[in-house]
Amino acid sequence: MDVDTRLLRYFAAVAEEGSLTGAAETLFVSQPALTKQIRRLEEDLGVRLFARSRSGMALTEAGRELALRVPALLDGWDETVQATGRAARVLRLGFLDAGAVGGVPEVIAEFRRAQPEWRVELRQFDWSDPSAGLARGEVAAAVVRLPFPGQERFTVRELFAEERGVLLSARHPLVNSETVEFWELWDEPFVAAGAGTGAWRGHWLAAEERDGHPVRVGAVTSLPDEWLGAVAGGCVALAPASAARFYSHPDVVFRPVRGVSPSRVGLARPRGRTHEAALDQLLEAIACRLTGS
Amino acid sequence: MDVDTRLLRYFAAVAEEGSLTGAAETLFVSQPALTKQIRRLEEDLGVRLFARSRSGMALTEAGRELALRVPALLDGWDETVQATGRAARVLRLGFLDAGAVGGVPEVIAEFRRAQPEWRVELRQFDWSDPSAGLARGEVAAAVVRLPFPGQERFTVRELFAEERGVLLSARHPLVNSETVEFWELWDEPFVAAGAGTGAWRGHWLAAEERDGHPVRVGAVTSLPDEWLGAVAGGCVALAPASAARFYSHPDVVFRPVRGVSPSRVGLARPRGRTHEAALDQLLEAIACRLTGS
DNA sequence: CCACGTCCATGCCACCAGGTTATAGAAGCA
DNA sequence: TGCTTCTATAACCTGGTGGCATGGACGTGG
Repeated sequence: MDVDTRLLRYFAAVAEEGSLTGAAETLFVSQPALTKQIRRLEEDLGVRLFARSRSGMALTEAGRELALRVPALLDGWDETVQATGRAARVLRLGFLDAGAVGGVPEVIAEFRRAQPEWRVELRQFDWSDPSAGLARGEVAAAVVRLPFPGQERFTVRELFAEERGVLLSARHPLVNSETVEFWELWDEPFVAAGAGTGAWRGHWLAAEERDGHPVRVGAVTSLPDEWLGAVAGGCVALAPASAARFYSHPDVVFRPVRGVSPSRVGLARPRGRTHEAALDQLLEAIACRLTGS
Repeated sequence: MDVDTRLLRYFAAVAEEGSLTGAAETLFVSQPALTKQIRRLEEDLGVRLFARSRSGMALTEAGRELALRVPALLDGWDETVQATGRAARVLRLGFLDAGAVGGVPEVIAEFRRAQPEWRVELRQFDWSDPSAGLARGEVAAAVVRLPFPGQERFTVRELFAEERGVLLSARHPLVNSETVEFWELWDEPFVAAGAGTGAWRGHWLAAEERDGHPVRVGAVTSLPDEWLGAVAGGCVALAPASAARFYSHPDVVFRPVRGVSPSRVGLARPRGRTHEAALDQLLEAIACRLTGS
């Protein structure tokens, strides 16, 4: 019997979440799509995996058996993807925002001169996956913003921290302040990441620094341009200081904010995997550069 | 990154075969379809897996790495499918032709009375897969015709052997003989299984009992009805004696043949897998019944 | 030297799997 | 009773996947 690993990830999400609706949200697909897929998986296997009820989906015994084994299968596949990349002398790195990887391209250029047989690919991921491709085994390592959900599955080396500020529409009244107090923003409509990103979304809404004041979400985006667009459209968004340098937009201005924690940038890689000397070397060089800056 | 296990099987076939054309044949897909799929796999991985040449496809280093790991992944999935079935108290058995499984349905009925919590499914496979679903992990055990390709990967218990004869069109001149000598059939157009079945196909063309006389293939089929249809249409086909009882067709007659080996029927299961007492019991009962008959 | 065979690649078309939105149905809860 | 929160169903759209026919590269044999 054949399956798509995507279907296994769907299953794992539903099993963990205990509900189609919830899992659909974290997976960024519609609930009917999940309903259909899970049903198809059951049909293909010829086995009932969930007991449906008004309150959600509970695993059957067969479902538990499957849930027990799926993570290892997915890990095995992800590991295989990485190994294949290594064999082809390809190092893939993920990142989320240009600010975090500032000097990395230069480091890569240098590395390429030292190790010409290796090819380095730097790939940007959108904010639907705060692990920048690590979670799905798409990259060997990633420059990430800490903390991110699922972080405990990886080895993370913190590189530096930078102050966070706010991006405002140029027509926003607070533009006139040199520095903004965070409480001044509490009632503003914020740009948020997708709901699937859990605590990461919360961190960028500074949910913990609001003294319990509720969050107003004005837009949900997952790409830089959408993000800036939403700000130009009147929303506000917390952003690392580097965003001011890397993302410029005629109608958007950056202001430092007092009262929010800084953003920490780290280098993450799967834990306990085969070590590749070239990757170690590249990561070391990146760490040196970014820590220094 | 996500893949369909089907795609991995495709890759494995091409890697082993060393050519798209050859692999396409054994997989029963067109060569362009394979070309496209392999290329897509390479694109998804961002890595070249094969070096193309006029003489075929040679694995690159990355390809070898992948080829090294894929079998374990596929086995892992197949094993998971089986485990899930066991957890749901389902026993799936495969078979190819009604003749080989003669009394099995009764055995199953009996088993169901003894073990009412288990569900037994008896599934027929077509001749594109002589392992009756074992090769793709679709069944926990299968009643097969020996020998079959890939047999060494399974534990096989031989149950009985039956004489082989020939199916002829009712209008065929040899119908008048009580018994046919095999050499009389050497120049007849035979019905064959797909080319992907290798030695199994050869066995049913009795390639080794022809004294080097070439085979004439008149039709390629993979299902009983097509098979009988081809015979009615003027081809001939070797068939086990039981076929005379189980497959009747107004324009087709069965005649014993002298000079071909008998067909051996066996019970096969994956080797070295977790043992399930209920499955052992069922297989034991089937073995008793079929050996006795 | 040319004709042929044998590879893989490409273009075009048909079909279905997989996604989306809208909506229905069932069941707790205020 | 009405609201909320689940899952299931329906209708529709798109893109992936496969099939056929064909092209192009290259070695081989007459």
